[in-house]
Amino acid sequence: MKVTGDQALVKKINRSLVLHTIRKHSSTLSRARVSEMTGLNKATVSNLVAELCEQQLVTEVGPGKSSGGRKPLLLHFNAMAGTVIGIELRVKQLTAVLCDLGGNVLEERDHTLARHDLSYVLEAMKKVISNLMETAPDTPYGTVGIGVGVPGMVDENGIVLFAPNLGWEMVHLRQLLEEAFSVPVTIDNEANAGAQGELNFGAAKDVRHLLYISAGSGIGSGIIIGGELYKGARGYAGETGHMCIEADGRPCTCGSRGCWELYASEKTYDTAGTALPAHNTPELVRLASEGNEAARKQFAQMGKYLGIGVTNLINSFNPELIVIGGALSEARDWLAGPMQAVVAERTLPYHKQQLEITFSRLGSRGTMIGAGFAAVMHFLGHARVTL
Amino acid sequence: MKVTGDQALVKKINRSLVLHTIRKHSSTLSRARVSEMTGLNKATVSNLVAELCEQQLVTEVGPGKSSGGRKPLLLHFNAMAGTVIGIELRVKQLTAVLCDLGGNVLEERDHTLARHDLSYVLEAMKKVISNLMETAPDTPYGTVGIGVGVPGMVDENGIVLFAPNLGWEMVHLRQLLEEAFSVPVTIDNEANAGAQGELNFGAAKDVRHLLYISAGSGIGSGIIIGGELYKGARGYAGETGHMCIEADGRPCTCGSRGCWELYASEKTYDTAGTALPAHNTPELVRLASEGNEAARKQFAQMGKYLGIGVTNLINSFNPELIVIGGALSEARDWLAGPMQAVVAERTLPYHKQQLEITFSRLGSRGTMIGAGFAAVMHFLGHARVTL
DNA sequence: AAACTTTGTTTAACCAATATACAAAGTCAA
DNA sequence: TTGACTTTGTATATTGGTTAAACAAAGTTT
Repeated sequence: MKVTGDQALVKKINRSLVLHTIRKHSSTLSRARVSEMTGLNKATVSNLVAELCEQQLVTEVGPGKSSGGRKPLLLHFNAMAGTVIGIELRVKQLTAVLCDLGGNVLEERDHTLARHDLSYVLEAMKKVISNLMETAPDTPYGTVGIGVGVPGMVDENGIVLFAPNLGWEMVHLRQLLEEAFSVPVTIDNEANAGAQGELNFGAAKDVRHLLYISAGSGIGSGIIIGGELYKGARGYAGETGHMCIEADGRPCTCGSRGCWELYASEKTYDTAGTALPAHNTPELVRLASEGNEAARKQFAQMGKYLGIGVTNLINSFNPELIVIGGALSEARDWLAGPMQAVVAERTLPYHKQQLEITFSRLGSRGTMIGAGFAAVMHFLGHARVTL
Repeated sequence: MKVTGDQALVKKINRSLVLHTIRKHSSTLSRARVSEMTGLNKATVSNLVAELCEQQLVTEVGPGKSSGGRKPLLLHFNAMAGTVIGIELRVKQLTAVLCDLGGNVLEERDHTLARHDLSYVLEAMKKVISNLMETAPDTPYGTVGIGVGVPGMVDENGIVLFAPNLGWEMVHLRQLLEEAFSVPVTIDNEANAGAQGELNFGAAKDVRHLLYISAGSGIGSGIIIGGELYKGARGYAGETGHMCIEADGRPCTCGSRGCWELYASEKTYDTAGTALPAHNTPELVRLASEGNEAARKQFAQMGKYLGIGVTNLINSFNPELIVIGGALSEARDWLAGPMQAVVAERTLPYHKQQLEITFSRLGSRGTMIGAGFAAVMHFLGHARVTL
């Protein structure tokens, strides 16, 4: 969004800078350190901190260690100033958490979805949200936002443009939820939310260039550049599940053929037939750990194709770190080997030297937590400048 | 007297806003209209315009039509305040233009490259640049920048990380040219430059979501989202030529297999053998237009694979417009049909309704002009805020 | 010719950041 | 214990850019 510059904007930018600096290093920084880190004048920091204290977003937590002078007063990000709700919408399941502003999970809910038409899903969401809101502890700001991660493309207005696995098209989800709860709502692609989660609270803390692959009933990916979710690509970029990896492969519901997610997601179970002893990931993981050869073979095959797609993305984005998340991350023990082998074989040495591949640390909660975090960021504000 | 840091920022943002508003609507806007369009106060606009006039970047061009009051004084973006040089580096050729700040081509040069080792190419570039600088007309600012489009990955510091077709790795191109000419240099991926060119001066004016495919000796793509270049991990995104479209296809120099550009770029000529009557695009285009079946068949095949890759990108980015540029765009008559057929067959109806595919309007000059435009933007400055 | 419109400038006020000085609260060495 | 030194955090005056409002300039309309 283009904005004109005035003092209010300057203040927004600096407030944001100070607040997020304190948030990221809660209880370890003094005003003086914040001034050094941000480059802002000490007086400016003092003023902004005073304001943030009044707003109860920051508190003074007590003196720190002196290094030969007056003891610093350490500043604490008051995560309990408010709560947010983070929701992950999956094809057959709705999961939700109540978090504080620091991403700590306070409550968790789980709801099986029998159908996925809009009215049914919306009712289920409303029920879960109401329930979580009621259980929310008493905080200065109360529940300040709702974040939702959706398996599909989302535009900047919170409209679900297209979610093939749900059969949704042009759903004004943000508007619907905001009308119901009178609280700001952020809608994100499920993979983008997961990437945010891992970046801020999980396996990818402080990574600059991250590629997050969400492999579950489909495949999506969230791209972090320079430590931030690439916003312009909201909803569009990262829809990599329909990357074609076999020119004349199987037809896909997307209209194309040979899409990645036909070979490396849970969709493979549909075409695997009776040779496969189970058709869902948790069961297959159990079988594989018991030594079942068919299950292991299935995962090995999926790992190979996962690696092929990951290689494409490495060659395109050259990230520092790749995190594999989503339901399939539970099969890491059987996927990792074959995947890494393919990646090692197919990428240039140039890429390999600085690349690491890991699995999600937040596990199945990553998307919810990331979605909630988007709501936190919306509440706290996040102004910044590009020159 | 002293300019405090952050008020300077506000000014930078607003100056940029005013300047680019005038640039994009040169000779049609008055101060009052600019004030309306930007949301800035009339006084602010007046001050900034006065400053821009002093800097000779803007001039008053005369009165416009009155609508019942004082006549507006129309403002003109002074494209002749300076010149830039835009260069496209291809595998066997170096092309360059001298442009004014409005992207108008003043001079054009062409240089065949016998080899492509760095020292040889650098000498050639220096010769061409010197020559163009000498012919540059006398302008207030002179030649204010050099922009280069390179067939490879470029990082934010103007370092060519990797250009397989040139055999370059970690070339500090920006530094080398800045040292030689003492003028700011911008280095861009060739496809990104082309996308910028078409977006600002060509077939994609004012398009918000654009996908530019540069098909020549390889394939690259430039992605514009929300009217801005999606740089991905700083120059990496868009390296789509190595998107795998055949999981077990031919091995590629990139380390992977079945890469898109093995099937849809001029690289196909290498493996086509003697059945193909020629092994370069201009010759094949000539033959095809004379009715040569082998040439037409070759293009049809390439068109099909081009369509497969384009479909992947459509499903990922959902652009409004796709522009095919690069050397292969000269074969549009034989590529377009087969490509469109594949796209029509493989994309969802949802995408098709708002999608258009065209070929480059700037033709072979797109990349140069786009590269030059990057230098213009660097000179003019482009500060903005995201909230 | 008087009333109205639109354009562009002038003026005074505002406000956030800054440099600087200063107060507060500590350490350290003799 | 004292005095010199450090570091933290606050108070004050200054600065520069935006803004609202009044005003001047230059039209059109009736």
